[in-house]
Amino acid sequence: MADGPQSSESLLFLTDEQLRKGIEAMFFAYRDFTADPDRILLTKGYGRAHHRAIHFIHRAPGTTVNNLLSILGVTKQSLNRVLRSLIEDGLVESRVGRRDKRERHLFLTEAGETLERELSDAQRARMRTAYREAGPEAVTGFRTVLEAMMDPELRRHYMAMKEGG
Amino acid sequence: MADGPQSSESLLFLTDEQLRKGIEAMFFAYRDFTADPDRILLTKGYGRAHHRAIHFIHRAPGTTVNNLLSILGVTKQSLNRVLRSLIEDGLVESRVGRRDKRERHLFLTEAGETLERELSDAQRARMRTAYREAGPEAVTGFRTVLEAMMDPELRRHYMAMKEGG
DNA sequence: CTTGGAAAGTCAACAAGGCTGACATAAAAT
DNA sequence: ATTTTATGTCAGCCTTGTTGACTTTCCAAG
Repeated sequence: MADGPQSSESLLFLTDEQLRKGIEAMFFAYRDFTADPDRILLTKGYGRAHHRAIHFIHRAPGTTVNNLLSILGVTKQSLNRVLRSLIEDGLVESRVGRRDKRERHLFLTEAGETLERELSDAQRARMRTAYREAGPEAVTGFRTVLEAMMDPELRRHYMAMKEGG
Repeated sequence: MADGPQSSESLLFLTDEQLRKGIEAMFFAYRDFTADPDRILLTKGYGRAHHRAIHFIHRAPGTTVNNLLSILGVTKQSLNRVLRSLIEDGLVESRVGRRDKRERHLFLTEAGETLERELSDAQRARMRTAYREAGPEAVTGFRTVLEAMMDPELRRHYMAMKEGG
């Protein structure tokens, strides 16, 4: 390792103390980040798992079950339980694939889109306030660090959705 | 609302699209952020709840159960279950308070400190790599946004621990 | 000294949402 | 014709959160 005043100064942000602060900031921020949608979901009898399914179906309408599975990183049994209740309640529609009839393509119904909007409005409101408070440069840094924190292999799910859709 | 080229350009980071990217970045990054300790915990028969207890007892040795409760934001029944197994396994020591004998002061044993180090080494390694990749300015922005995202009321738990000790 | 209330622990019951394993069905691919 | 893939489903288990009820310990105010 190189040392001297210059490098030891520029690497101050890599001390264990700095890293610990980052770790705790992640814990507390994520807790509050999920709190607003959680409150809404509770009143509807849903949980965070339903929110995630709704979010990504909204983002990629017509996505298959398998695709959703690999984005969420859970088992099909886990996802199926959530998906079944959303379909029964008329928030999600499952259409048999035209080309490949084994596949089910997932869409939000009107009611599903309404709930999605309610949930994401709440989450965006918090994010917007934080972004406005922090400023554009901080936001760039925020995103940069989060992306660097992702597993390189799993990052593709994020990158695939990053450019919009 | 003010408009014109200047303000619409400087507020680009507040569009719904930008906010959505931030929301998804939080989801994916947090998932991977917790993955390393989760793997270690699995081999020891513990879960994320045990990690959180261990982390904050390490940070504030001698903390009371009530204090830990308010930091973690769970019920005493939930925490008690976790704490009991850690005490039984000899990772945590619970000492009756000297002044107030109702209070229990919590400490990590040698074995507890060893596991703590193993867990935090893994988590710091990922954080360190991300920080190094992103650079000091990005790290500042990262922390600024996370802090702005916390509930003002609950932020005190983070702030209290922020300065170390 | 008695009593009220705070701190802590415990028991029971429940729910969400992960997991594994086993099995069924339909359709595509070989 | 057989194998593989995509999906769904049943049963059961675990962790970790919840509420409610109850007890013990002990400080502090009356």
